[in-house]
Amino acid sequence: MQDMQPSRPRNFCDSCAIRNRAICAELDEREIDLLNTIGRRRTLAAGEQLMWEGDEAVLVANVIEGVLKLSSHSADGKEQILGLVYPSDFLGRPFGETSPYGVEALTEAQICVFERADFDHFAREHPRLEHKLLERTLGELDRTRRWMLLLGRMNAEQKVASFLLEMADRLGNGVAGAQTSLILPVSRQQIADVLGLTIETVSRQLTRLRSAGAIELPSRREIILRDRADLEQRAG
Amino acid sequence: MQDMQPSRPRNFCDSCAIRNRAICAELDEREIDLLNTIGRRRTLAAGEQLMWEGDEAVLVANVIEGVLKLSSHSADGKEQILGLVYPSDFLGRPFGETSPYGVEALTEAQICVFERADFDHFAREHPRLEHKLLERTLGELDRTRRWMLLLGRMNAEQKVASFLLEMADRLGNGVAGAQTSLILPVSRQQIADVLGLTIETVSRQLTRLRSAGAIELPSRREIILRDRADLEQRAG
DNA sequence: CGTATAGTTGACGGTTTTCAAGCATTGTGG
DNA sequence: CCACAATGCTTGAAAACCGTCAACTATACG
Repeated sequence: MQDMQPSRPRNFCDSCAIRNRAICAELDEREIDLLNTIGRRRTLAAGEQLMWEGDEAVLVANVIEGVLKLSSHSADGKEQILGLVYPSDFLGRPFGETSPYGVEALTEAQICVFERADFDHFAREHPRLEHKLLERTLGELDRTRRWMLLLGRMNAEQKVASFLLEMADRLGNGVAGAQTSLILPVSRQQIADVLGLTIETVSRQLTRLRSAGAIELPSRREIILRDRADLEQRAG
Repeated sequence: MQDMQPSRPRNFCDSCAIRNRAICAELDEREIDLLNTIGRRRTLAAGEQLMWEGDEAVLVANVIEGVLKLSSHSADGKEQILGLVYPSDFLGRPFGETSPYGVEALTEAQICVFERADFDHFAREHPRLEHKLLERTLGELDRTRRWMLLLGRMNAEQKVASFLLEMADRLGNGVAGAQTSLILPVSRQQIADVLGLTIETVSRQLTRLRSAGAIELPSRREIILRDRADLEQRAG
């Protein structure tokens, strides 16, 4: 070693895959260092639950890798998935008492977690971070409202076609143009819970799309979009 | 006049009904004065459209009085109301290019409007305002997600009962305890568009609730909640 | 290899939509 | 002031769509 300064891997952020896309983008070195002291990395196994609906909201996080779901249950026990969370998305409820939804990892996932109290405090002292968080929250609100249109006014075919297109979009992170072949991070049951349908209806719609030549289903978790225009047509 | 200082009604904010509830709460006098120079009051007639879905997002506003709707249309023309906006709520899409939904006044309404560019600029320079906006946006996101559960997993009876309870809550602004008698700001068609139902289904459900003694319907726009516990039961 | 789990397919039934008619309230012009 | 149209709402009958229940198939896993 020629440089006698301790060759410190200064912090996790420097090598972070989402350093420039998450809310920490635009923080300067000093701020990043500070943020590093209150955050830590954590790996979640597929299926691991990070928060429970109604629990005290003790932590928030950035998603580095993997896909997680936010979900809530109706009185009679049916699940509704409120949103899927992808790399660079923010997770949790800052400035709030309880978590209005449960959070579960769908795939193995890596996240960067903060105690909510620490994060809230840091955010209030760093307006650039708060601004990023605001922009992200506004975007998430737009996306959620678009999903309301789907839940309220679309039929099963439109829902399934929309789901496939959105999934292709979001899995092809950053890469220009969406994927044409996707590995689903979700089971049929979970697709149903996202779309407000039953597993049987989802299955039937997928079969119909396959018969119509719009998609191929090489295996349970893999889908190839063969005719995107047709899917867009069906999505309405 | 004993005080020779010009007795100026310094700005609209001083006498504003929502001064302490909207995002402008916690701004100091100097900031409020500044905000006043870029904002103006505007009255909307019932039925007046303030923004159109997909249009350039040129303005944002605080709602002072009245109720407005945010809505979007599916490809085949069906409307879905994405949210109702009440006094002290914030309206519009800051930091965005286009408005993802249309905005229409349901009742006569009074709002405090800003050019979006002016507001964005002001917000970035006043972190306290941005913080308030962030808290409000996070709350709105929570509320929207709860609505997703309703759209995706509830049947017609649960939807209508939930709607009545929420409406009673939100119309009794601030007053401890919700209203027991409400004047609906919406038509049957609009209730249907909020709940993702048809007008006929809404009508039938209201008739059923009346027959069951849970509500009374003295006139088209008036509803009396006679048995709140029963409604809560039905809402699931 | 056998069992457990996930997904598919079929038959049936229920809830909601669709289509149609009628009623009630509001507003307008004679 | 009343007739009459326009609008909004209610009610009924039929149909469509999706959910439920059940059996079956394919894949994963020990």
